[in-house]
Amino acid sequence: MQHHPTLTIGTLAARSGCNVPTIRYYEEIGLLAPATRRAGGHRTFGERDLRRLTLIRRCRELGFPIERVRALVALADDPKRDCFEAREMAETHLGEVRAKLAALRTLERNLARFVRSCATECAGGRAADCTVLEDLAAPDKGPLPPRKPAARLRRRARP
Amino acid sequence: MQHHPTLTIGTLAARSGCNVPTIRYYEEIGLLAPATRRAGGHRTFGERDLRRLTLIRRCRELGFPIERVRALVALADDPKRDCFEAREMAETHLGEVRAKLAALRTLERNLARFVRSCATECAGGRAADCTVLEDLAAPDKGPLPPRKPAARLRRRARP
DNA sequence: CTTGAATCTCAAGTCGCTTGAGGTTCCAGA
DNA sequence: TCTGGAACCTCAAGCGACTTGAGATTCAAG
Repeated sequence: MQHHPTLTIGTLAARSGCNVPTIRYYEEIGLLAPATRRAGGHRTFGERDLRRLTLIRRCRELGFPIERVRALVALADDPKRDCFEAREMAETHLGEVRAKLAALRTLERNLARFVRSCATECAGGRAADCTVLEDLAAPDKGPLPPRKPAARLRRRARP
Repeated sequence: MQHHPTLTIGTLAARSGCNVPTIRYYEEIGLLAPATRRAGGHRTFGERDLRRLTLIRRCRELGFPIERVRALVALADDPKRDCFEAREMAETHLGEVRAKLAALRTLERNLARFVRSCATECAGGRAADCTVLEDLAAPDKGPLPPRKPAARLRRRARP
């Protein structure tokens, strides 16, 4: 079923679009099965490996974290499981990407505002007097924790 | 000039919005000056530290990498330098953010397409037959290297 | 004085690779 | 058949920006 393994790691890298050390790394973490070896120890690969690695690379380009790629690859390999699972994973991931996108858009707005302020409000003055930098340095005056600071609301988990 | 240092690291964390270990980390990498210590070895901080740390946190939230934050903080501290430098750094950074944003938007489109295809083209079939996954696994058939593969065009530097 | 929360230090783990050193194998051309 | 250099091998460390954990110490309230 599988062509016998004739590709060197370099050829596989060129055709899959991965780097050579990346392929070795994928093997190491078990995302690729251990390659067959030639007498001297060099790895050899077949078309099946090429397809699998290409799938991995594309998923990575879509931003799936390795563990999700692992699940996706396992899914594609298992004839008993169905395609809905892939869609679900992709949907989850899409949600995360959209969240990141929203955060980045907000970031862009704030940064653009920062640049504009720098240009209009204190253009060229001494940095120490820069009102923009000063504002950035001003502590939050939100609802401070009471005298004995509540120890556990210290965190601000970044998404 | 500086209030004497009365804040514990925990209080500073709560007020600056950083985690306690993060503060110690910032001290370690020299982003914050070494804190004064009490007899037992505990760190103490003053209002100046709070302002500085708040500035750092805000810059981090704006996505500036640490080294840029370091430059920004140094700038805000040095009365001899001017605000233009801050603006330039922010502009550079803004460009990078916009590039990321563009990449992420493309990603979102592709991912959404993936989800749609999964829903319409092979909804519920066996994952092994999923045309979407199959397409993802199909090797590029771009201009393959000639018979004797040109060894050095192996790389595809990801930006 | 006791208790328990907060702090201390140091080390290692995270993620997804990349880079480097130092050595071995392969194969095309002479 | 030999040889030179590209490609390959392994192992270890490095990157960014922290986080997490273990185990010891200190602080402040009761």
